[in-house]
Amino acid sequence: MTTSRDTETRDRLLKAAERLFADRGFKKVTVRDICRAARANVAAVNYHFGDKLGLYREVMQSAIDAMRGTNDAAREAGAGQSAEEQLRRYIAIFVHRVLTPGNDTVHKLINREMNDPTPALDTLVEQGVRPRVEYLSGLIAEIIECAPTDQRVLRCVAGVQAQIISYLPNPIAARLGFAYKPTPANLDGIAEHVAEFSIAGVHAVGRAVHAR
Amino acid sequence: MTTSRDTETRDRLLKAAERLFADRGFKKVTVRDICRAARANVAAVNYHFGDKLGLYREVMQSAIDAMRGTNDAAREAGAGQSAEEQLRRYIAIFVHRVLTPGNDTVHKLINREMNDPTPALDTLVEQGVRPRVEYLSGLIAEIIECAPTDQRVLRCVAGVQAQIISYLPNPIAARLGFAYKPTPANLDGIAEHVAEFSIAGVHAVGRAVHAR
DNA sequence: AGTTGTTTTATACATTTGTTTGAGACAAAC
DNA sequence: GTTTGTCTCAAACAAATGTATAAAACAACT
Repeated sequence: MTTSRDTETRDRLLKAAERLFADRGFKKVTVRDICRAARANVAAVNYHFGDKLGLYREVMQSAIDAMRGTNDAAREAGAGQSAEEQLRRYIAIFVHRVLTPGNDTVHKLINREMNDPTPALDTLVEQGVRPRVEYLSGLIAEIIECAPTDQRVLRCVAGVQAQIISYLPNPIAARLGFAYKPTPANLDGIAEHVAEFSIAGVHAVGRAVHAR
Repeated sequence: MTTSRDTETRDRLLKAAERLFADRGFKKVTVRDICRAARANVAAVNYHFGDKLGLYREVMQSAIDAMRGTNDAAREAGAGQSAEEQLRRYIAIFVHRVLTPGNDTVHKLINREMNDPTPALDTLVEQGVRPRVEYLSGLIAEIIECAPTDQRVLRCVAGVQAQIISYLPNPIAARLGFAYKPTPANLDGIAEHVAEFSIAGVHAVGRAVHAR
């Protein structure tokens, strides 16, 4: 059982594939691209992972695990706090993990699946996205004092998520001066902004329909 | 100069291409896909548009024009109103145009460019996105009484846009019960929610930094 | 040293895809 | 009816791409 050289190229393939899949999406990345980046032979992907999709599935699985890690970290950070404070901390952790370069691949992959679903979508949703949405739904339902199934709750959750994701660097934002250096201070600033904006929004939506 | 049959297949190509490019993105759509959908020969694209990119550029140009139409409509709808009311109406028009099936191709294309830029990106940003962002920036700057160049303004603009876009149907949202029938009533509901949420958010952000 | 199981490599194959070409179809002008 | 300019079509080409294969390299164990 060789564990030095085998896992080396296998790992290099995974690393390279994660980067490339996140940056360009499943379809637009070539097996040859991955192998070149991983300094491996063209046949390496098929040998180690069966086929291109097999490799993608493994990449996605590790992304899901990372996502769970973020979920847990945020939950812990907010333990014992008020719902509003929990939401605030969730956003902070979230922003840092999503927007720190190098850690961003996870959410880039989610973004890719949102626009171009692959057979790996189901696992991602069930194991990664749903738990997150359900936690956030609980928080927001508590804040506006309604059932977690209330239509407004999901809309608020989506609103929070969408705001954060919109800070992922993209060529349109870059051209509009929406760029920033991902320093801890700047990320804190973003997190604070999103939290402020969102919490006020949530309260407003809660009030609005009560008043109806 | 024949204008009956020529423009017929040319138009069919444009129509089919718009749909397909919006749904799958430039790279993932095949010239053969487009031609099949338009009931045209494989060579038709190259004959009428030079190459695949030429066709895409024309599709993008008509998308930009549609975008300008939306901008103008929203501007008119808000003429003479308060900044807050202008924002409210902008969101309403925006939501209706973006989320009415069939009219959604424009923003799907923008979304595509955001994730997978093509050489048509510059035109899109300068002629379509920038005017919109600048109008919204003006509104929000007025609401929170600061310079339109203030960092918070752009963040709010992005927040509003991101929320709306997040209602575009996508497979992840679908699996999470975030689906809705795009009836006028439902779209009104969404617009109201986003407006309520965002305006409260904008005010909060305006207050927060004043208090620093 | 020899055997065995695993990994790497070069090469090949079948599809797919954007594009080209040359012949034909068509309609209007003469 | 012939010519002319424009469009359509079937076929072909070259490049790219996912995958397969068979030989070689390698490491561990006897």
